[in-house]
Amino acid sequence: MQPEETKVDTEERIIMAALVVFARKGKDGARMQEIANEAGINKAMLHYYFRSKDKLYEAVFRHVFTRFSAQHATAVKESPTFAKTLKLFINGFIDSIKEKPDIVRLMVNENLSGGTALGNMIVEKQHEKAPPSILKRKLEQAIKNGEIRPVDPDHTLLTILSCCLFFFIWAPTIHIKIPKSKDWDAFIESRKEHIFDMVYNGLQPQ
Amino acid sequence: MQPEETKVDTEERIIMAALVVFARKGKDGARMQEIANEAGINKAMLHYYFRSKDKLYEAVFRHVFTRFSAQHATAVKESPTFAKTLKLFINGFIDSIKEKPDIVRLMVNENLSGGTALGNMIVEKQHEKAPPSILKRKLEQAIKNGEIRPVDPDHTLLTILSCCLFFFIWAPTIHIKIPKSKDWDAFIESRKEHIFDMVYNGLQPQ
DNA sequence: GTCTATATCTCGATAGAC
DNA sequence: GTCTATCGAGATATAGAC
Repeated sequence: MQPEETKVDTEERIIMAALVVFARKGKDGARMQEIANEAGINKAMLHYYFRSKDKLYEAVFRHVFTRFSAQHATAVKESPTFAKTLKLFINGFIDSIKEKPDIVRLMVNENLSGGTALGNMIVEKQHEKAPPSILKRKLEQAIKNGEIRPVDPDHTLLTILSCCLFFFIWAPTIHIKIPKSKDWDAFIESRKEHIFDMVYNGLQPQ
Repeated sequence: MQPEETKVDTEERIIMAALVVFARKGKDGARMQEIANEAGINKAMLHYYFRSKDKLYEAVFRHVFTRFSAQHATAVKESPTFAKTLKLFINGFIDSIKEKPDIVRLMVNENLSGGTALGNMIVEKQHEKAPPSILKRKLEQAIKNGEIRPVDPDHTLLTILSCCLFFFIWAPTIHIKIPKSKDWDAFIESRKEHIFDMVYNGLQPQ
């Protein structure tokens, strides 16, 4: 095997393993040994590839933002009607979270610890082409068209994001309180429909 | 000063300080030294009052559940119409979170690390008289009355909780993305209104 | 690039003076 | 009850053989 490929593969494996652990325990709570185990490699390798724990954490963040914000973007396509756009956004957004829920958990940890260092990255990377920005523009447009009633776009977008993200964050409690969520895939599908139903209906003129 | 009063006061001070740090860093990420600093006391005192870090964490959880779930409960009163009940729930719920947002953050950390030990407490303490349970019953009632359209009560309750809780969890990011949220109190008030508006309208027959 | 062994440091916890 | 000093486990990080 070529050294180049090996390096890329190992780096990727480490970052993915680190994402899992950082997401569960936070930056300070995470243990390098645990990350090494998760990656199926030696603890010393972590320091060989990423000098320190801090650098590794930063690398994970950078990777998450560049790689997955692009993947996100493809999930949301422009559509003729607002209803269609909304449905595509909700489905695409939830699907991409479902695939890598640890990304949300990482972001939550960062928000909880008030991470200002990487807060800057949020500003940099969540640009005009990001799905939330697209949806916000579509919202403003639909209000002008009279397609939906006049609402605050910021609050509305925040409401939609809340509905799509919160149940991933709160999952263990939900499993206890809502028995039918034990079938997680089915629950997610029903959740998609509920969110669209509630939001779209909530945006209709009275 | 009497030893008894001192003891109670110090215990309370420690628990409140521990809540802040545990909420920000999680159980594993929190440092006893940081908690001691926050409480304005010595590190050794923590072990004098609560044998170990584990016991302290457990004490914080127990305290939060007993003290604040009661306070929560008073916020939600029974009301004649569903609209009134919904508005009281949203306002009361958000107000009680606003007063101690660290409680939500603590719960989030527990959910992220998949805390099963204290997950049991959630089941124990969030009983029939808890505000969410009350609202769920009201929802089912209002559907039967034809006051609102038929929706899944579990999903609807989850949607409402998402809207009321998520913006506290995501606050640092929101401060960046939504400039007007810099005036946090005003933002919270506008959020209350938006949530009621969206949810209530979303529940109306088409 | 990968491993073992080890240095260095930090944290939770305790001992003991006051 | 409150403090200082310190122990011992466990963490990050490095050295050096292969």
